[in-house]
Amino acid sequence: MAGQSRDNSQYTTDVTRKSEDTIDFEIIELLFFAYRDFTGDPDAILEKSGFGRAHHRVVHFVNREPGMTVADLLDTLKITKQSLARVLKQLIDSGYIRQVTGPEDRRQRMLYTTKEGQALARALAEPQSRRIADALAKTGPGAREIVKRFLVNMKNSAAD
Amino acid sequence: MAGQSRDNSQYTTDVTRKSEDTIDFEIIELLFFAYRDFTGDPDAILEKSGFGRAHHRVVHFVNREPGMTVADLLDTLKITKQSLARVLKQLIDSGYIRQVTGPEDRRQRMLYTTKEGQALARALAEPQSRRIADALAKTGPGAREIVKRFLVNMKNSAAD
DNA sequence: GAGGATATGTCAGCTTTGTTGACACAATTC
DNA sequence: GAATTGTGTCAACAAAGCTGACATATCCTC
Repeated sequence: MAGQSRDNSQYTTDVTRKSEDTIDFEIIELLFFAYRDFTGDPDAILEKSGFGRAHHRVVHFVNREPGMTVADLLDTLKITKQSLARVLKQLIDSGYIRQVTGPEDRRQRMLYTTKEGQALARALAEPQSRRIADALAKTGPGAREIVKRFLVNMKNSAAD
Repeated sequence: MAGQSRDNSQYTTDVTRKSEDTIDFEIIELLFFAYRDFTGDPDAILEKSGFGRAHHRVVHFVNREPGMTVADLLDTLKITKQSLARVLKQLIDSGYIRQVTGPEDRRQRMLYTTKEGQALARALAEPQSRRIADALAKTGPGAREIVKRFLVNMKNSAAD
């Protein structure tokens, strides 16, 4: 499988011909390692709280968009309401998130982080943010804008 | 909790002072969305094979480094051997991966993808590679090198 | 050659976090 | 008044991680 000694000397920079043979295993792999270690950062804090990564995501998004409804959160996380209910209930019972009946539509539950929830969200984000800042600094000036655009282009545009 | 009307007007653009107040929520979030949709790509293929993401990772890495041992794979994936055993056994029984007794150390099992395993690895990587290529193209020239360096800097350097 | 260390496999049970299906209830809308 | 919508909840199940314990074969050391 390694005998590709054709006359294509430096084809690696040619991205236009993305045939069957040119699969970007390198970036695929780097994404795996980067994300694995990135999500590993908050684990120590989560263990102390007795929470998992599912709780992390909920606290993060509610903190980022205060007043979002349960339906909003389900749409963001792309999980079922039964999955969400489990972790959300624990976070409410533990005093990290509170619910407010929707002012217009009283069926809705607007979600807010408490002071403790904000502190938790910040504590969890801190090592991740530091890792990102360090990586961007090492990568060079202008890296943030490029990386940001790349990540935006990587996610699905439509159903968000 | 929201009454922070001090005299700090425009501190948001100042990135040099990475104090408690400047957390990069934006990139954190983008990483989540990008990775979520990136890993969602192979799901359709995996479902047809009856495999999950754990199988995907195993096939990918064995395909990338033929002849790697079980210990190598455990170190790469950072999971326990009991977790690996489950999916590895299924992949061997299904004929996607085969084991060869180590030529020097006969306790070792060198892992190789079969022809079917290679085809599976390629099929799973293809949509992910396409997504990456599209995202890089949209981001602009030179993006690949910057993104690659960023990802390398994001992962833990030591224990790899 | 005996004994300890190493590489791998396996059994059993548990946890987290996702899933489907079904149903309840209040509030809104038609 | 009837249908729809937003949310909560019960029950069962699946994927994929974990710990602990133990077996076997092989290698390495004294």
